[in-house]
Amino acid sequence: MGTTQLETVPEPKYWHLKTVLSEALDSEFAVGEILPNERELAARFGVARATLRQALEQLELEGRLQRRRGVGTTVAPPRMGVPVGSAQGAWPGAAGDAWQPADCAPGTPPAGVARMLETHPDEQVHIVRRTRVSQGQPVAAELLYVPMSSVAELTGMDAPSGAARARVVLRELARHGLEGQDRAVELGSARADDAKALDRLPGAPVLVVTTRFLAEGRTAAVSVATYRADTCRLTFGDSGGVEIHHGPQRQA
Amino acid sequence: MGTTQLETVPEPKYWHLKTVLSEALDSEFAVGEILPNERELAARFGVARATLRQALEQLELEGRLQRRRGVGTTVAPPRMGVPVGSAQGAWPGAAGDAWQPADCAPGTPPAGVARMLETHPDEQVHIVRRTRVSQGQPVAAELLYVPMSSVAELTGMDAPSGAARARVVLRELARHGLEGQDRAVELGSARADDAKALDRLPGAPVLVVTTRFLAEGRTAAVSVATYRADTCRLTFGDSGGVEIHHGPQRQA
DNA sequence: TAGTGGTCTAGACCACGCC
DNA sequence: GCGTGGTCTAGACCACTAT
Repeated sequence: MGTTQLETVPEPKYWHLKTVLSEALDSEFAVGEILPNERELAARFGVARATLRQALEQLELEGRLQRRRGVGTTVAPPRMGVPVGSAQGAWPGAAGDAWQPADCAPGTPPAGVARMLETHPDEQVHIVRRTRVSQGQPVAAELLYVPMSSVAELTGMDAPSGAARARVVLRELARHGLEGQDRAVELGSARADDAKALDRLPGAPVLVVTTRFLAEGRTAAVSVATYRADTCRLTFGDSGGVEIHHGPQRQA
Repeated sequence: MGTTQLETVPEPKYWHLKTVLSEALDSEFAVGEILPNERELAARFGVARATLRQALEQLELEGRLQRRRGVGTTVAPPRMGVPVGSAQGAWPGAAGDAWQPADCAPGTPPAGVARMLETHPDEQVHIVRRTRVSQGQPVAAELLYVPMSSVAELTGMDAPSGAARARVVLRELARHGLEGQDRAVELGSARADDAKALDRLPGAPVLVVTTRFLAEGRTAAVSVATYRADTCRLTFGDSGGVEIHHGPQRQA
């Protein structure tokens, strides 16, 4: 009868490791502090490096750690709140928005975007690239798809290049009355170009915010913004800009 | 010279694999179809199983695949749009909301939630557990934290248990006037209990939606809802419930 | 150049769902 | 039981950063 209930559910090693590391981060490390390297940590816990990495990956996914090749693993600060829904009823590029136009060129949007814009799949649209910086760090990269018909006043002649052209497109777009906008948030992984803009490796987890701008009864533009999922908490303030700022709500 | 620019940026194998698989999914497989098992796929592509798995993991993260232990890997349907912001100004549990109360018990909230509620860190609150089902599939699990002071009319006497108790708490909560709500969305990983409710393994990626309900000038309740990140696209309709429904907006 | 995290291999065993 | 995906190992080499 000596058998008291033992380990009916053997917890995976990496899961237990994650818990132990998480508690150590809370009690023994300061934000920005650098952890021992992976080989030493693995040896210290008596596991293979791959197993340790599985735990570190999850902690990075949860925004607790930041890993940089050639540098090391550091303790991440709490995620920053990034306002996404605050500028209700404002066009992209309106005064005081958080985005910085980077470029603009014609191109064909992905199939899903073309469907929302109700353009032909291979019809060219303006593609405006913008980036968003918060607290000195790039947090998001955006592609804004504007059908030629939404900025019909733009002829091919008065077209500068780069950021200047982007600003012109945004200015023309804002001449319409904005009737509303729909948003969707989903998980994705960074494409190569996004990853570069966000200072991450390709495939890094991102929150993809798709916004549809409605004007004159149709979709006047579509924005696809990819936010760094490790450092950002997207905030949607429906109650007049009251601030939420706090630590993590969830523990392992 | 003969040296045309070759491979200045050697792409990782798993990244290339992901691209190849992604294209194959688009052209050669139907939704729900089952893929060859991992050992065979790895052999077919001439890589180690771990490398193949790295590609599959990313595709699952992007909602393209669904893997189930003991069963196999299947092609996932497009993510379903899950309305999150539609019921503006409605209390949880209001008529027609998508949630099903499961349980209710007193307990102490995590530190971050206590801070939002402005309760003492070890002060007990009502914790209502609810789940959300969409298209026959569980998509979210929620913990709703309601301070005792928000439902002061509830004495310890008239307290049933389980779902009935949950409904009573929600009903009492709704007696206040709702003044507004703040929301935040961030990436997390499923705790063991959430994973069970969502029919996933612990650590699965989830979208954590934190909602703060404001009434009488203070935070009357806080909801922490974890949505399956692989199957859900959270939609925030600001323009009167116009539907977005479409395929993926992003390609690899 | 030294040290870091990122990629990759070729195995092994385990937990789970189904038959 | 059998086949599946999930976990784990002990190595190797590569890409990047800082010195």
